[in-house]
Amino acid sequence: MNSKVKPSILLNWYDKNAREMPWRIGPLDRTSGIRPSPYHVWLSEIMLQQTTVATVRSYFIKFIRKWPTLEKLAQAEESEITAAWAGLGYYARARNLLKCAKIIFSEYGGKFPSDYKTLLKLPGVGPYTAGAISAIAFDRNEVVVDGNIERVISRLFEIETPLPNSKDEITEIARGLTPEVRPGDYVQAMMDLGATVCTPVAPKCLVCPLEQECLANKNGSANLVPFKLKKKKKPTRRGFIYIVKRVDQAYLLERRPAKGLLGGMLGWPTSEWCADPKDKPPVDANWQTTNSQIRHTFTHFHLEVIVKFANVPLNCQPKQGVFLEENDFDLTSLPTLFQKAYKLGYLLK
DNA sequence: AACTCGGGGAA
DNA sequence: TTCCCAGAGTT
Repeated sequence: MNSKVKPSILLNWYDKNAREMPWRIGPLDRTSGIRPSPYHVWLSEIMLQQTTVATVRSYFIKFIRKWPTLEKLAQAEESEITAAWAGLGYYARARNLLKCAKIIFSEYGGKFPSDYKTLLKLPGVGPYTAGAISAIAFDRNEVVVDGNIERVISRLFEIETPLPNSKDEITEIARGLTPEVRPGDYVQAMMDLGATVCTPVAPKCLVCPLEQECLANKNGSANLVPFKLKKKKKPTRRGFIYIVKRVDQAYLLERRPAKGLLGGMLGWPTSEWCADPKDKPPVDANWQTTNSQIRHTFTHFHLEVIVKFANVPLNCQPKQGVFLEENDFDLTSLPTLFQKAYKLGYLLK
């Protein structure tokens, strides 16, 4: 095992090349004793799960503007949080965010736990996030392995086992690499290195601070490692989305079930999404449609949707859903799929 | 262990 | 198109 990787090399690189982020205390401020807010670290880490920094930035700012403290967030309605989360995806994160905030107050006196095992019990906090919060917010020496660090370590040690099978091996190596000094900056340095230098495609080995220590670079395999198991192909499902507009400009919307796809989110009524869906509109009306359809890709299937539109009278009584006035709801509070549907449905009005 | 769960940017 | 992104929860 290559234990020659000196933390100081990486930390020196980080001191000069750290990315700036709204939730981060940079290396200079950190050295002068400024500590990051655990609330900010936690919120950013939840948002960053499988989500890019570029995407998260504006959502993070929106959230801390709306809920400046953990206490404010804990007192929010779930519908407010899901509305603000709309478009970010993986909506269980939004529901767990509120659950977690409430638990911090009911179980931990409103103060974030600092140790890994306690953090791991919180909803939405898994092995990565528990380690990241403990290391970054509290400067604890914890093992942190995200997608960036997986790639960096895979190349440093030229691991030939494909991901995700090599996950345990990588975690054990990471355990040996984590330093006693500045563990929080160390993990952020590894992630920044993976994001800006040790990139998935065309890694910039010539400017890498670990060039001399990296086995893959030495053997010219940096652009091949890590190997990955093939992902299975996504099937295609079809369905209908129904946009109902009442004469007073109100729209028919439904709160989706708390579990499952787009769980807890507000959206237009839909049919089932399957290979051969039935066209089952939520109300009887004169339905308009077009030949064009929406294509939208979820994590594990493609969706092809036909959008239908209807105007209905004031006395319309749908079996499900509620009418919300146009001024009372915000298109941006809907998941992306439903925003797309609205844009197509708008043409039918 | 395998499956579920979003959406966007880059190549 | 495919891959990847500061992964976690459920079955």
